[in-house]
Amino acid sequence: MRSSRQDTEKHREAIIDAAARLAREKGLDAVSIPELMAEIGMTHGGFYKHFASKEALAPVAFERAFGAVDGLLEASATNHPNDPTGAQREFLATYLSPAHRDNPGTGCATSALAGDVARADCGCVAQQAYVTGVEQMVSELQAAQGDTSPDAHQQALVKLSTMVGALLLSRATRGNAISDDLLTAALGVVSPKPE
Amino acid sequence: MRSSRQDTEKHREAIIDAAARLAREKGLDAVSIPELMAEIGMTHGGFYKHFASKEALAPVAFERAFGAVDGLLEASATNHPNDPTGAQREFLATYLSPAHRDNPGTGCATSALAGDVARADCGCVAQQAYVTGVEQMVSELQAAQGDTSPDAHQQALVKLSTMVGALLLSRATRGNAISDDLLTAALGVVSPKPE
DNA sequence: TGTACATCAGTGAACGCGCGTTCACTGATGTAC
DNA sequence: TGTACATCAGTGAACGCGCGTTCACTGATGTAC
Repeated sequence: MRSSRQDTEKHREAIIDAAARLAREKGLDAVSIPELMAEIGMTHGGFYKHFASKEALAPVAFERAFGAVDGLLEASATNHPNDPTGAQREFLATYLSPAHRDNPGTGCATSALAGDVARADCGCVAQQAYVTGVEQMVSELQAAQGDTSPDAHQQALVKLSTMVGALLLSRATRGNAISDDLLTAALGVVSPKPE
Repeated sequence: MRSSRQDTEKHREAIIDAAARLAREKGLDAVSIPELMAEIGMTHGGFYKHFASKEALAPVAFERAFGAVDGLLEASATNHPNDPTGAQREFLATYLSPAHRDNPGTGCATSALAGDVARADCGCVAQQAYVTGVEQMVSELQAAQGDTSPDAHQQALVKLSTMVGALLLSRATRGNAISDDLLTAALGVVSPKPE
């Protein structure tokens, strides 16, 4: 029954990946250990060979979940070499798309976990992981726009708020006309205009 | 043991009020029937004399929760008679305040419940109640700004997205410097400027 | 207005259930010689 | 390289617990006369 060291490490990574996805889809509280382990084809008992408790998993899974938006940013940059404005425009169009709305499990953690972390204990490790992720995203948005303006930081904060708010409201109103309208309206404001 | 008709109605209202508050604070899923009934000084069994199930309570509690933002709007209007711009400015300052951030239980339901409804089944009664509330809030924001512009609706959608995103992110990052910054930055953008 | 009776809001024990976690066990893996 | 043994990742039964919901019961309320 014992797994090799590399298999053990693969299993640990699979647990984190599944938790990062399910946390964004359903919320970590709504994911049971049996369900999580079944997701990777194992039984619940083995979980505790990797993590001391469900609580200890949360910050690790959250950190993993924040990798998704980095992937989006990198893909946009790759598709638009030497064209930061075009890259930013693509990133925002992807972020505020129906596809992103309908697939929270593989999408931005800042949006998907905001409601949960807003209710978490202030200062807990899960919140710390979240705050780090948000600060990184603000930095990336700030770097992506012209750094010239002195209030570039404030602009980045507002842009992130608009993106997160529009995506969350669009998810919450899914199936209604207003859901698409929220995405379109937000995209029109945050996306850089052609000159 | 039997209550009078008016007491029964008071109890029902108390259940809805408590549920509307606790749903915004902790999420309805995280509130148990025993906890909810204890909140109004009763035992859990009596709950089922008022509602068929916990699920049936959700849309009623959500509808009640949406009343809070109407209260905010009315208070601002009363404080600034014949001055819609001043009223709007006060409303936004209250909405994007640390006090609102720190008291979700008595605050805006659109923000407090967005994360939960985003994960709810599409088309369920709870979502229907939420969508109605969001549409009302958009109408009110649209009416509050100058109706002149043809894209007033889009502006209202973006304004709501920014408000909800900033408040949620501010709650999720509570205790960190960025939490206040998010509120301030958003207020600077959405609040009408003095000429 | 009084009286007799039916109604039913609220109580709290009990139900089946799934949760997070523990633990004795298994047997392949890793190590010491 | 082979062999003997220790290690430990994963299994699955079992634990105590709190959940949503049910139900027999209580006794004040509402109603019929």
